[in-house]
Amino acid sequence: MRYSRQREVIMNVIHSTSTHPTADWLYKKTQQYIPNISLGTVYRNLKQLEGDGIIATIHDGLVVRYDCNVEKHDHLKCKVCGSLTDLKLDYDFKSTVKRKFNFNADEIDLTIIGTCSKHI
Amino acid sequence: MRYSRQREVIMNVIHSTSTHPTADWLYKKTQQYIPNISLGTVYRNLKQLEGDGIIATIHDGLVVRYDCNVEKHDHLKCKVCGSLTDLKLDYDFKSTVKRKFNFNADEIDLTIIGTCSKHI
DNA sequence: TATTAATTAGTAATGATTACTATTAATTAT
DNA sequence: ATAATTAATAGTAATCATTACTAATTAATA
Repeated sequence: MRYSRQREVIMNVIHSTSTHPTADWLYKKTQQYIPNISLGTVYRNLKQLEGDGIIATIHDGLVVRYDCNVEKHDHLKCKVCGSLTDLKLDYDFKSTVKRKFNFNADEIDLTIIGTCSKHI
Repeated sequence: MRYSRQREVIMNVIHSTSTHPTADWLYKKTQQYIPNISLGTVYRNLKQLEGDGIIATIHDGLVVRYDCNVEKHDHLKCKVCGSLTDLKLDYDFKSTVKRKFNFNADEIDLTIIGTCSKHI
């Protein structure tokens, strides 16, 4: 992968937030630095960075969000403000599903939906 | 909600499978019974049935799947064949996130991704 | 049976994402 | 440093799932 200013800016923007932004949000934000950047460029770079394990994707309903935290973790999703917060829970279901279903688990996608502290 | 043959057929088709079909799959299947049924009718009815708690939706990547099993449960998703299998795991994260984040949990969306027994 | 309002088929519109293409620019060999 | 090579880009069109719209149909009801 060779250098491009577009990719560098996209990387900087992702690392500047912990809000798990969408491609469109990242597009608008990168436009502040490269006004004529193309939306396709944003998508292409995000896909490439994901493929190289530099960023991670989160499927939030029907939109994809991007996360510079590539360590395995879970999420809290607030119904009121839509915010997605990282958290790390402790569990081990892999042995259970291997035993009960002969299923080889690779990863676990866990999101807790509810109301965050701001709205209580 | 008043009777319609379209909705009855859609309901029958959903109950005829445990594969968590997509709207498009259900559309093609219902066409076998009502050839000129409209895709919009399928979507509208699915949404209505979901709103009434008669069926449930599952966000599988970027497509929505429909499930006639409305009881709370988890899923095993096979990377090889894409199959989605119901399972019921035992956990209680609600008290943990309430304590640590003051987050009021309503539901938990948990999918285990891996390889099902068919491909081992 | 006539009235009414929900439901429909068909089509257009939307929103997120991907594909395409000619041009630009980062690297590499000269 | 300069030319050659090819990845990356901007801009646009296409795709796919889903929703919105509208005139016609049909289930419930008075």
